[in-house]
Amino acid sequence: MERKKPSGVHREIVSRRDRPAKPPLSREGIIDTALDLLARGGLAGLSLRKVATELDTGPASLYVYIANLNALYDLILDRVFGEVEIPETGKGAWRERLSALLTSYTEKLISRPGLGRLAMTTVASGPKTLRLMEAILALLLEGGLDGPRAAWAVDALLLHFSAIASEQDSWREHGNPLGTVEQALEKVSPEDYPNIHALTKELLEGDGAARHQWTLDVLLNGVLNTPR
Amino acid sequence: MERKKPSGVHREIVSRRDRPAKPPLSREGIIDTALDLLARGGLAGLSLRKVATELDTGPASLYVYIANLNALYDLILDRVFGEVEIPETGKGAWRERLSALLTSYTEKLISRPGLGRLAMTTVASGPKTLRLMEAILALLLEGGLDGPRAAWAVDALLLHFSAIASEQDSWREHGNPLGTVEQALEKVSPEDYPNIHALTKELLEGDGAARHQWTLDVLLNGVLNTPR
DNA sequence: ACCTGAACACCGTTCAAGT
DNA sequence: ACCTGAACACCGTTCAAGT
Repeated sequence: MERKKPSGVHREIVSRRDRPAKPPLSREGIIDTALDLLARGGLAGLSLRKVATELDTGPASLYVYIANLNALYDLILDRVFGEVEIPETGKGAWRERLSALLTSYTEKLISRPGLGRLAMTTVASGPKTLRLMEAILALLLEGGLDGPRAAWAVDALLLHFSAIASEQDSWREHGNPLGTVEQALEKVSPEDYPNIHALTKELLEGDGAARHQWTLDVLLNGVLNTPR
Repeated sequence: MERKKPSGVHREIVSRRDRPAKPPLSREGIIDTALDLLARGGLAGLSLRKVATELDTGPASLYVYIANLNALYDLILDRVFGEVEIPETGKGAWRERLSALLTSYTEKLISRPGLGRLAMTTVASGPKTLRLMEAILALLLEGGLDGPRAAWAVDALLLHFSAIASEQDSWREHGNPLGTVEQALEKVSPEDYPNIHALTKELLEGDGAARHQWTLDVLLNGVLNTPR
């Protein structure tokens, strides 16, 4: 069998007898490799078999460390959620800190292709997910929301920015920076769709920082102005 | 019901008194079958090969009518979007009509398992998608928004309710009405996650009509109160 | 123009057997 | 306890050949 060069950070080559040693597999190493595959080829580039090949083993070996593909998805997400920067309590206005947190959340999900869709697809409940929810809840309560409203709001906020990351993800993998949607909108008949026709440019406006900030404000203003 | 085609045996002259005559393949028929498979088995129950089997043919035959699996997803979505009820113009307040439209949109996406995730995953741009966007744009303009704001708002609204459908979809297929998330939240340590611990009940509250209405109000209030 | 079987290059997961 | 090859039951897509 041909030997692939191991790429995981957690793999230290220890010479043993006459052939290169194979470091033991580990859950963290599997997650590393999975994230690496994701960065290189998106969701389409990630499979258990590819992770196994990358780690120079067979697909069955991974099942010692992860229950199944979905469990790997969970672990990947929790790892990424752990990278989200949570502003220190008491430094600056709660609203700015919450905005910063959600901006970091969105950035992390966009940092590697596939993550956005994972975030929408898999129901995460790892420790880093809880850390995120706890921090957002605290900020909303600090902002004056009552508990029940804050509980619904944290869901709405995480869901919306996950959805944004997922949408950008789909565009990216579908090769759609200026693709089918653009064509469809531009070819639209002014009689049947007068409003779309008049607002084509605005509809196609890229997701820049201004739009992200607007979305943030829409959700926060909405949550602040809407009692249960 | 047992209409498996014996593969390898000649089949054309066999009379089939036990079932209706096989309709010729067509794009619409393929969509019908795909929606049927979706209704029965969710996204996991839908594949081109299963559609082909259901239509009593081989997988290659479908490629005369659809370019690939993603194209089928597009067609499925556009079919479903066509079912969304768009309130008549001028009947009642614009906000009520917009709420009704978005509620219908959400209901249709939840009507069959898999649709919610499809809506988040595939970039739709068919005629029924345009019809939806046009109607929402018109309602937002009627509500007094300027064009650029309405353009961003229609995206945010469709995205958010697609995300809600997708989330419920994931719960359903993951068999998670009261599953891992619940357990994770209930087992949370009061010291590390005081807010989650205090609000466990509120966080787990089902997505009833009250919550849907609240979400609707959050987004509409937010959009109305947030200029670009 | 439409349909087809067969093949290609993949999947996730399980299992019996090894260390 | 960990690892493995092989097998099982699937995928989407392509192709040469049929009608």
